[in-house]
Amino acid sequence: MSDLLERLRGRGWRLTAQRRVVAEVLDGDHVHYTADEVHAKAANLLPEISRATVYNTLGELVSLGEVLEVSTDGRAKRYDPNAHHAHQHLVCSRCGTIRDVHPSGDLIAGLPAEERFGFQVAAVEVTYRGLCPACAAA
Amino acid sequence: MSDLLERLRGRGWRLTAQRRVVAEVLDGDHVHYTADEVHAKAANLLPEISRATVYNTLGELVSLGEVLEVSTDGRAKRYDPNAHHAHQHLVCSRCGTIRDVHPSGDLIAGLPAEERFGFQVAAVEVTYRGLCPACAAA
DNA sequence: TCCTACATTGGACTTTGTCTAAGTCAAGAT
DNA sequence: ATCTTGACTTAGACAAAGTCCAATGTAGGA
Repeated sequence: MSDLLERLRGRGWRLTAQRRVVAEVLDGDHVHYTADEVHAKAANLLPEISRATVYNTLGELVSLGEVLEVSTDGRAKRYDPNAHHAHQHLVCSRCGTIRDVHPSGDLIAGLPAEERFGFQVAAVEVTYRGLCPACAAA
Repeated sequence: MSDLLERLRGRGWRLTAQRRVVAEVLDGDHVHYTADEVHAKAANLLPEISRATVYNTLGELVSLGEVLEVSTDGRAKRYDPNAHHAHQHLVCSRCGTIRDVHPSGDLIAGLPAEERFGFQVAAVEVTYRGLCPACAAA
């Protein structure tokens, strides 16, 4: 993701300190943060950054396809910077840890035409749930 | 679901007008309503019912396993009375409408052993996304 | 350097959901 | 049939997550 900022500038993005910091936070780790967590980490690097800007920037990254929005629990959405290869999520039912996984096969094809009710099916999200090794041992 | 109230009474539930009305709303249709929609429909039948009671009752139904809580969009949770048959969801990306669908094949088997990272995978949730016919036409 | 369209800010506002204290009532006990 | 009691309901305050807006600031081209 180190060339993310270059790609975005190529698409006409104005490169501001705030956007750079948000991109840096997303790039830094493989955990999926909530918007508030992104804001907190960004504020460590750039104290005056506002919540609105973080939300705006995340929204733009999502609509540009650079970042995925994941909502597994009906609470805060989480932002997943690993948008460039398709993957799904494996979530521990006890501790909530999320791992990226790669199922085999064409997942959309699993839905027969007569089960599509006229929808134009464009995407599929799969969440596997179970106990992670640490929680299973405890 | 017509014997739902009987089952619940067997489990020590006090049978109140409010709970009857909430169960009736859920039973009435195959759409998955948000808590607010359930409240609105319940209020048609019992005008004084409060939001807190609707939330309480839905929460109890969920923890008793009679109803499933579905959060597909990070906005309002929806409540799915069809808890007794395995099924997945087809969600309209624009309006949020949810339909129950039944994909073919064993969905858990789609995750290879080497992608399980030691988890005991117990369940899988699949959300297909696309435009519903109404939104596609608009 | 100057301009200006685009970006940022802070705070008010909305939506969704939770909590609490006080009042009400279903259903078993008498 | 009435009483009693603890579970249930209520209204409204509160909280968390997110959106919107008018005023202000600034990146990058001319």
